Amino acid sequence: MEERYDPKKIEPKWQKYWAEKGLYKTKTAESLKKFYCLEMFPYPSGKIHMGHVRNYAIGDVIARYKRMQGYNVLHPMGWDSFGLPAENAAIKHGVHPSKWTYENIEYMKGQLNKLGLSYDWDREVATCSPEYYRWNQWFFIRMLEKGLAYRKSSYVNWCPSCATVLANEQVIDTKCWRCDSVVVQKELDQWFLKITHYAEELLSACDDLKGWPEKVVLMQKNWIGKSTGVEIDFRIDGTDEKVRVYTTRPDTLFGATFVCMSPPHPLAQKLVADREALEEITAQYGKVEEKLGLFSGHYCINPVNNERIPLYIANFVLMEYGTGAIMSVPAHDQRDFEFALKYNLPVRRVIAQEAVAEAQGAQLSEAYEDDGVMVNSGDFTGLKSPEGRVKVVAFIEEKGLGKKVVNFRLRDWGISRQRYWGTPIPVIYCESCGIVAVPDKDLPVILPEDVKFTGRGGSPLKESEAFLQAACPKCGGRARRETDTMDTFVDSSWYFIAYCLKQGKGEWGFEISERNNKITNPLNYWMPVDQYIGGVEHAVLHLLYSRFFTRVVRDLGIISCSEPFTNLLTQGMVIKDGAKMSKSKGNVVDPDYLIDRYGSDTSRLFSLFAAPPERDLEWSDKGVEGAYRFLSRIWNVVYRNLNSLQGTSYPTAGKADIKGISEAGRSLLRKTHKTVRKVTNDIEREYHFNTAIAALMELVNEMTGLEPADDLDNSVLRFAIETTLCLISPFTPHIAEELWTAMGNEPGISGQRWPVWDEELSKEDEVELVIQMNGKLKGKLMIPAGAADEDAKKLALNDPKIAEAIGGREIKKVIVVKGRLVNIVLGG
RNA sequence: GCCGGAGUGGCGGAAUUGGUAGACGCAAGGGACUUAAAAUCCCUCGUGGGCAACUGCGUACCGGUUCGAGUCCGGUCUCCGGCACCA
Repeated sequence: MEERYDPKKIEPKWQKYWAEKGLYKTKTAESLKKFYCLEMFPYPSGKIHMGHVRNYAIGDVIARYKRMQGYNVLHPMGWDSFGLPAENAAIKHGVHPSKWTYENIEYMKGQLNKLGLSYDWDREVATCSPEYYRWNQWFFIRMLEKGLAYRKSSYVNWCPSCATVLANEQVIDTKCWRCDSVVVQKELDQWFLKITHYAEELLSACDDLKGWPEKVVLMQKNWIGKSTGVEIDFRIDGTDEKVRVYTTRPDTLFGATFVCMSPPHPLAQKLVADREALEEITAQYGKVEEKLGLFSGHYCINPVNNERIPLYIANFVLMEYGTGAIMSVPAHDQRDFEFALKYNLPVRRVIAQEAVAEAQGAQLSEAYEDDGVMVNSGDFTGLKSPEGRVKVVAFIEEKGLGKKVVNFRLRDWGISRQRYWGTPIPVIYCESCGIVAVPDKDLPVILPEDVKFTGRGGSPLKESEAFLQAACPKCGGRARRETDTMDTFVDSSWYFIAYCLKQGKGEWGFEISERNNKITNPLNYWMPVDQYIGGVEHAVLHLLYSRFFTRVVRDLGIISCSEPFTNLLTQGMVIKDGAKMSKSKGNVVDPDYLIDRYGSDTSRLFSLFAAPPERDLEWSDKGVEGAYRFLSRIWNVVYRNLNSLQGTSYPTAGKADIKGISEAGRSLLRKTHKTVRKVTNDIEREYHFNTAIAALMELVNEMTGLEPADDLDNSVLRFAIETTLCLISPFTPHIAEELWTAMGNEPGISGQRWPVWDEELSKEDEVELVIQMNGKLKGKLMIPAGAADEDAKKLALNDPKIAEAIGGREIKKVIVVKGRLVNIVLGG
């Protein structure tokens, strides 16, 4: 054994040993209780960053801990390897996206291995490989068959810089999530996945996500955004047309003083004579800065009071939500209020604030949006809002003017991207047959290699004649291939399912014909993921899509669970100098440098120690040195005692041996059992590794101070050290393995059983009793553990200092907290 | 604007059920070893007063409940995150 701790000498050695022994390969024994531990797979951008180190360190501790507890653990890793940066690199440097991507994967895989992460690499998938994306295409065709994938023309978010469509979720504050360009609205033919088919289920199942952070569940709920309201038809005076509006406030119907319609609304085209003005307002559609309206030249009839009110085309009314038209009640909706003010439209109050004497006719300075009592509302006057809503809806339905409906904020998922480096959408356009799906036997539709990346115009796939030309699978006639590729979020929506199927180099995949097959179906053994770990930035996007996809896969009969992730841990960001690490801020810490300088054990230990996993972690170079010092102290205590520890062993069966043990030895033995309890509980309690590590530091501090007096002390010390090594091995596996073998044990500490504590041996003989007077600390006293409350009280009252402090005052009450505290309540 | 979350030493953070506030680590100061430095080890370390024993104050702020509040309740301020014409 070397005198000094030198991670460079031991870490590569053990990484090689683990790989050769195949220690982290998943067993197929399905009689064992399983644990599926998953970290979000990275985009292979070139190098891992500290966020990855933290994410994967957390996952690795959990995987190793669960293995030591006897679980059959699936702990896979792969690559989210389609996406824009590869294509941008191709444009900029002339490297093919494939080459760039696979080289990055190669390098990053090496980095992950240098961290000592216990992955089963036989399960590795790369989403850009045809063996993976063929199943994207397969799922797409299944969804097409079921009507869950469809094509429609619509206004989409368009990033002019990336020259592609963005999903709503990828638009952050009106800007592109990737490049920060301002997103514009553009009308395009797009493929959509019908996530709204599952809107109700995705929402109601949120309440079952008990193992998710409440914050994330709430964000999902808000994103889905269910609202109940009513659709009402407004006849357009002098025509046969009617406009259908959606409102959640039927109780304000009598206050509707105009109707607004979205510019792309089909009726707008029909009704507005001034094409130029209509085009102008259409160009302003979706602009948040200003509300703009165009009088259509027509009037609507309010069905409850037959009032004739103007119909406007308004740029703030969304076509994609509700019916694309609204009734405007300026008195009770702030947006309508602003619009009315601008275009000088009447404001009529129909809801009065309850329990407040209304100043009749008083000018409103803003809309009153709360519930209240209906006024100026015909037969409904006097009803409270909630009751009024029910009654108005009943009236509307009875007269056949409309119906009660549920709306969701959630839209269908537009997946078309005008890009090369993604999954080709497996569809062919035939001149005579129309849209035809590529038959399963022709999958995968492979990306052509021979394309040029100019960065100009649309997708490079449009330039590849060999790709574009295709025979129609139905009639054999001339046809053209779809050139759009899929949003990369499709790839990551089911990769956790792929891991369950893939084993080594062989074939893997899905077949509906094999559904409900054998109990040994690996999907139903491994799914759902027991613990998922990743950044909170995916709280809506990726997690919602994955929940959707899992349900699609379920409804195909391939899998039986509905929710993919039982427990979710959203880890905080790694920050430095108060800001997220980024190249532009120049505050990045390079994991390669860190591993080279301090070793991966130290890197892992610090990321786990400096903060609990769900919180942001403030990076500290000095803190890293502290972690390194701690590992050195463990090394030193083994090195110093190596000779005297040889041949000793702690008689685990014979508890009675504590008789005759030295005071220091007994104390260390007690501390060891307490530490096992603390570390185990801290891991179980929301993975609070920081306090678990603090407890291990305390234990090491105590054993460093022990001078063994006899063989019994030596055997306790050996027990304490071996226990420490087992407890710390999930955090810092290399040093644990090295010291474990240095003490004469067979290699394979990660195969040891997780230590268990002995409650008896962890008990103190004496405990400290706190004495308070009127709730203020007045003294402390050592009393025998387990002393009765009466005795504790007596001891406290008889303490000379306390007796003196009480003086002659009256004791009103004495409160005793067993084994901890006595509070003497004094009068006067 | 709406919906969440958080405010504890010089710093990162502990305090698990209402019961000793500040575990553990970092930084700082002092000491030992050394020709010297690094490394290592030991001591001090919330703050005010006092030579000291001791004592006052202290978990963003104001108030409440309680024998007892960082923890529970009401209000205020600040910071962070999400959503934002969703009718």
